[in-house]
Amino acid sequence: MTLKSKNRQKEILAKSARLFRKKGYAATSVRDIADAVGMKSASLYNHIKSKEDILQSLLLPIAKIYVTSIDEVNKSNLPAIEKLEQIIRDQINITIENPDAVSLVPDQWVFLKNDESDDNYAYDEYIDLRNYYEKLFIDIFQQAIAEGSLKSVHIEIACFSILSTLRRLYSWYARHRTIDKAILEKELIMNLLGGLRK
Amino acid sequence: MTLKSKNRQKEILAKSARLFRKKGYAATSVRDIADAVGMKSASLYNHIKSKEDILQSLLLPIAKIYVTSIDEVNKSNLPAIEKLEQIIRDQINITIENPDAVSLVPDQWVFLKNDESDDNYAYDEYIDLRNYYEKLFIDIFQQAIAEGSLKSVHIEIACFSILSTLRRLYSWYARHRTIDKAILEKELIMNLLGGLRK
DNA sequence: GTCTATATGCTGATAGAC
DNA sequence: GTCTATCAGCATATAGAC
Repeated sequence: MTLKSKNRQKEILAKSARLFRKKGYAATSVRDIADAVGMKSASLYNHIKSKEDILQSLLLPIAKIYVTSIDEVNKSNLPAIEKLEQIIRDQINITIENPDAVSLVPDQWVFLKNDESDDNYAYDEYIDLRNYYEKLFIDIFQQAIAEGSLKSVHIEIACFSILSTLRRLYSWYARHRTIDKAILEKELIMNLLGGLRK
Repeated sequence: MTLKSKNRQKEILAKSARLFRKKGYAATSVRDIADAVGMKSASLYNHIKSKEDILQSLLLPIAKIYVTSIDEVNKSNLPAIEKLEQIIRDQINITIENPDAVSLVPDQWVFLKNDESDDNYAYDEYIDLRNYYEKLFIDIFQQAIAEGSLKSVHIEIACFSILSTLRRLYSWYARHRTIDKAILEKELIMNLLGGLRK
């Protein structure tokens, strides 16, 4: 694979992500993507296998970035409460660096599912990654309670609350791109964890 | 209009909302809706004007419910901090009572937009309602800071954080329908406001 | 109010020339 | 690696019989 074709593929993925973000996967046609890249839709198929292939190539890498990130934090020797703070900072950074791909995470994964019993395991792989992340997040949260840093709150509500804000951050950030990252980190850590500290 | 046809329309709206929630507006076909209701797609058009008409009939009423609710809270003589607590309780109740319609609020409004300069103002009306709600929410939030109940935090980040969690509550609630509402209210108020109190 | 039949256009994807 | 031409299927919506 030449450097040029790699760049072309990257461009197709980037343009697709932006279109999927704006209208959703289902409402974005292969012709829309081809227009954005500047070629005919038939030519796209020299670079991609299918429309769903594009979605996989966006969702699986970003899910792996999340998992790698939380794994690394978890391996550290930090107290659990500081792990949670670092996870929030990491999610902010992932969002700032990949806003279009991140925007697909909350809802577009449903379109990875093809009809019955395809040989396509992208859906299952994505769900596994998401569940792994959430489980680890909850584990660390529980540990922070056990260590006495957090009140013994309703864990599932608290984790939902934190994660739903972080998953939507791409949307707020798009309208406030000039904000200082350190301020964003400080404010979100206060918003999301402040009410739960002992 | 007979009682029967009114019920039929309600059923079409309810079934549509559930389908739109599951796959999104764009990926749901008129045939899908007709199947769910138990008729042919052509027959649906005796009850609805168009597919987009259904979306309007779901989104505009729920947006008006939100606005009516926050207006009423705002008219009260409560301190601003208690207004915020009541707004959170109201949003929880609206979500519990209309989970399918509420699920469309974050992302599906984009499909109210037809091509250029249609005589369709549903999109503008929806955006106006949403902006009105957000502006009022921010006003009350600022007032709570002015009254000394909340720290002088970054207002836009804090309001985004609170609202993004409440807008996604339908999703968490679907998996935890047995939770006691009073607990949900207490925990969410703590999660969302706790870190900001003076 | 429901149906069958149909109109018209767009969908994802492929074949084959250059 | 891009194009034109094309396919089969599905989209929303309408016409008109019953």
